[in-house]
Amino acid sequence: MFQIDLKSRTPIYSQVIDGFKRLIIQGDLKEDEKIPSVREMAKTLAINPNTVQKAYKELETGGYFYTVLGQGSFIKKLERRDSHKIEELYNKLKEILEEMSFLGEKKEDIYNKLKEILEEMSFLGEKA
Amino acid sequence: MFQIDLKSRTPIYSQVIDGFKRLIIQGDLKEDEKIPSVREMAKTLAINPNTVQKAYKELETGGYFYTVLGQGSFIKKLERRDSHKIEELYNKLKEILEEMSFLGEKKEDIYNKLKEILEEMSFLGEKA
Amino acid sequence: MFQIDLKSRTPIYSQVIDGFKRLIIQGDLKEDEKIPSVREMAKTLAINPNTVQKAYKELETGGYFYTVLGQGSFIKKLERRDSHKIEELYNKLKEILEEMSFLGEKKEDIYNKLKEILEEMSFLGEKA
Amino acid sequence: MFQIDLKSRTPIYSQVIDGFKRLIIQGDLKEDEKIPSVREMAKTLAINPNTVQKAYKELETGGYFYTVLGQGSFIKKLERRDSHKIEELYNKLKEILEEMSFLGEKKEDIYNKLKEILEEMSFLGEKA
DNA sequence: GTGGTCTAGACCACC
DNA sequence: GTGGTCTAGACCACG
Repeated sequence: MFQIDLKSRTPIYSQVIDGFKRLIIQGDLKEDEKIPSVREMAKTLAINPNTVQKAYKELETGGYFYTVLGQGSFIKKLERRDSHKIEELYNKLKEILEEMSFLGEKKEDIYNKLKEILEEMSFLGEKA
Repeated sequence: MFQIDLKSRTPIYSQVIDGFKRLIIQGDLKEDEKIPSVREMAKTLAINPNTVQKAYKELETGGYFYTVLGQGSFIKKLERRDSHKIEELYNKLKEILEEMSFLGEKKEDIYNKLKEILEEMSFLGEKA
Repeated sequence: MFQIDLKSRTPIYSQVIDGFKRLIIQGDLKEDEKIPSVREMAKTLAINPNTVQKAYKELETGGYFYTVLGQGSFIKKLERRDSHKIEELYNKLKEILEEMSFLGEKKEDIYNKLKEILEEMSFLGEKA
Repeated sequence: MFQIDLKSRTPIYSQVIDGFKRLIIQGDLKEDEKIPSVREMAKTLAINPNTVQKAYKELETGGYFYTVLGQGSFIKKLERRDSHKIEELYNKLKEILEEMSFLGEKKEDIYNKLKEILEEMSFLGEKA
């Protein structure tokens, strides 16, 4: 599914969270699809079950998973146009842009790069 | 010079480092200018001298300061650009944009909002 | 009879119990009426017979069912009211109201909203 | 500060969370006040530091604490009129009311009891 | 089998 | 000293 970089400074559980978010966003994991069990995932990634558990819990409170006790976890239908979450993302975006400017990256360069990224991205539900 | 936000999750020593980088990028601190001593700076910012010391050391190894024994630290001529970190930030940016698009935010909306954010931001080192 | 919500965090066996209690309180199931067998019920609700079994057992010890060996289970005459649990709920209610008031919600607003909620709710066992 | 009931069915970490929420709501803990350290709290309550840690983390993501690395956790200023949180509380309220009705509690009884609770409560920022 | 909670003990970064 | 992360191993409730 994805790889864990034990040497990275970003915590393992964060990597797990990001990995799943990616898979969901990319469409590799779809609504109501079953997630590997905590134990199984831990074995696959060669990390401790508690670490996986922590990641799963956070994904659940974040609205990406739902859990049926004794059955497992599943992909939750992502509410489109969740304005609360989108606002959060805009804030994160702003922070990053500020950090960039701060490191000396020029406005013009950022602007062009952003344009490029946006154009490369496939947007959902667009196209006549 | 700059403010420390105790409540922020970014470490104080990082804030000190960033503060100096910003001042240097903005041109407020110029080549060979003298930096306040560790003790003085700690007093000014109301933080622990150890913390300032750590920041100064990192700024020196990062190529922003140079130190003359018995005299103090000074601003070094800035040459490099932290291209590695900037690349990381672009990656984060891309992930966020993807998540937004996934949540149903339209390309056009994102584009406009980004433009807005960029225009509001004060950019350093840009000539009028 | 009633529906099971697999996605809900309340255990399935609890949902079964609640479902029966509701039917009894509403008067849909009357004294000495026969309950579907464990196997039949499991099939109807599309859940595991073990789960139904657990629910039936708890309903029996709770005084809602009685069982005749070789014949099946039946509705017992309802007499008691679960006053302990209701008291607990009132306490939870109070805590929530306190948290609301703490967050600045006005007494009047709470009052009106509560009235609204209560009026919208369909109450059981109330004569027109 | 508060007691932990090891025999209770509600998880210890939840009890810790609820305990702190209570203290904050009651005004016993005020803005920017320091919370006992994870280790200290664990000792006081005679539970494992990890359990306390889990509770603190959740209180932080819930907006009740803020944390300064290497310094400790502190009470966060609660945003009054946090409409998102208030809406959540109304939903919880509704659920409880439904459960009550469900257990056979009469609309009228609930109504009167609620009125009583609201009148007993001291409301902030009201009067004159 | 599943997830959820708890303990004990360890190591890290930060102040 | 502080919080944050991770591991190992245990027990429970649920299906």
